Amino acid sequence: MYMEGCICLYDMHQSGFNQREILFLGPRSSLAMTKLADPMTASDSLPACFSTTFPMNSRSRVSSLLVLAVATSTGAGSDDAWSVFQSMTLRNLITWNSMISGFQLLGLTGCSMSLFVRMHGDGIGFDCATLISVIGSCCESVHSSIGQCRLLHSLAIKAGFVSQPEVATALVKLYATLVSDMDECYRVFIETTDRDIVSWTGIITACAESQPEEALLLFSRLRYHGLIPDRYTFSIVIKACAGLATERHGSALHGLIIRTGFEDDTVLANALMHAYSRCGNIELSERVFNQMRACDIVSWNTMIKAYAMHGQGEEALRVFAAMDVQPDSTTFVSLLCACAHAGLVDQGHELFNAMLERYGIAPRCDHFACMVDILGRAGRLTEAEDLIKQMPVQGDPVVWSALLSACRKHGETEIAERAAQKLIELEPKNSVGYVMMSNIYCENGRYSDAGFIRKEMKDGRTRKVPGLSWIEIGDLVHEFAAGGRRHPEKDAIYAELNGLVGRLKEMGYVPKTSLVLHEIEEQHKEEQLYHHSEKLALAFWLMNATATTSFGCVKIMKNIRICLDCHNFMKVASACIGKKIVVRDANRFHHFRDGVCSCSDYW
DNA sequence: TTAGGGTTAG
Repeated sequence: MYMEGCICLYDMHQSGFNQREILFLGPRSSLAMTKLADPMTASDSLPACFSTTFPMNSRSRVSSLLVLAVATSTGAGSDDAWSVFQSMTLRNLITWNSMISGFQLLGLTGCSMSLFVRMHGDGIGFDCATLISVIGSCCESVHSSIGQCRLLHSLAIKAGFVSQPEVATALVKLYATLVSDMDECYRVFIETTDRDIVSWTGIITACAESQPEEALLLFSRLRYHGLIPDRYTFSIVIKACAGLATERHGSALHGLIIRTGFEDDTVLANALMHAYSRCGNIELSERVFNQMRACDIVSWNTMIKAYAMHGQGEEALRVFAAMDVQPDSTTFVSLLCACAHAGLVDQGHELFNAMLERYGIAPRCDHFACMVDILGRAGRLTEAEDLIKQMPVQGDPVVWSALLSACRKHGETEIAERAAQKLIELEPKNSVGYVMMSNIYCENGRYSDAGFIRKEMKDGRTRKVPGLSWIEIGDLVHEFAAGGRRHPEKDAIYAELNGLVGRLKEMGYVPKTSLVLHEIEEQHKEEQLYHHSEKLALAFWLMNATATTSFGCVKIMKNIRICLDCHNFMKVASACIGKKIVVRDANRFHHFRDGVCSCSDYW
């Protein structure tokens, strides 16, 4: 039984109270309570357990404890809680705070916030603890607005709490999650007095995903200030490393973790496995996984997902078979994803059915999206569309884009049009639907339809995400855009690329000009293809080949899916230069070696 | 007695 946030009724006869009083258990005290199996039947054993694990003074000694409402998050518990709270004779700041944080723990963030409004209206006042809980609730609620965020911030300023590290850290998290406003996060962070390791971890967390380089910079600064990173700090910094185009930082951090004595920490090992696999080094993920003393569900899921991303479907299934814990919903997302990338249609089907029948896990939107992906990639587009129609809930953008992407792969336009329309309806500001549909038209020679879609996109002020590639040379990561001319060595790069294209053509590379999406001369079409960002990155690597042998292979990171022509190009190039080329695109890794790709051209 | 930071998931 999940105990956090339980409402407990105390009989305080022996401790100075005449009536039963209620106290909402917060995270610090409830942490000690998780040992209990079932609060409804454990009332006898509870006080003993309680007194040994919960620091109590004589006033708050528990003589009996009844669970009024358990953490079901159904809302029934909150009504009970509120009525009991109203009948309490002793209500002070701490009991109000306990209620507010208790509601937050139950996930009843609306109750938590309205209680605060009531408290404020009743003239009770508030302290740091109140504010921290309410900020937490505001952060977790899906209904929160920027206005509420600003209101809480101004309350913190007015009350003089804003520079308190606990309040400031909560505000940083609020600005980061609710409005992604990093400037405001920094402002709050800088004005914090006595910044400790938690404050620093908070600001690093705020920027870890969107600005991983910044996160690493902050990490070095906190160390410069003499603060000692703990496991929380390490975990978020490793997460930031997973967002970088190089494994160097992850490795360095791994070394530091070992030296600091966190080598056996499961959470950190999980984060490292993920970072290594995201940076293209599945072997290091495997090594971390194999050396782990204690695996948890996240470890298994992460390893399965790592194999999925690298197209090693059979390995993913092998890990699943070896699991010694019950799989969860995420396990199946990873597994189905592995089946999709490896073309394991039957196994995917079996797993999808087994989810509910054998493991009692109802498929969610993301599972359906994987299944649509599995069927779609295999060319079973009608089946994929039918599956979306059968979904118990409306298909989300992920489901429809999986179908659309499959249509593109198989050159199908009718189903594609329906999928694109749905996608645009659901996310009008997302360019994916427009771009993919326009590309499908182009590939079929329907340039006027493509032009129409592009115009629609422009009119709707939806901007395409530019395709970029990154490659690490020495200490620097170089960024390339298709046809880009910003690199200081651009002329040499294009010359190198022309030379390479010539050699590859001799080896059998044929440019796939049907992929160029405009009605232009054939010669220009070829040039457009040659100037895709990953080809520029490869040419640049070749120019610096002597200085870049450290990792033994060429590693290129991309933010969008690799095109068919670049895929062919990389295959022939890997044979031509006699090196393994690893390309990470938006979805997965491709390992090119001796003219073939690890995906067996199924992606 | 109440209160701030962390890992996997297209």
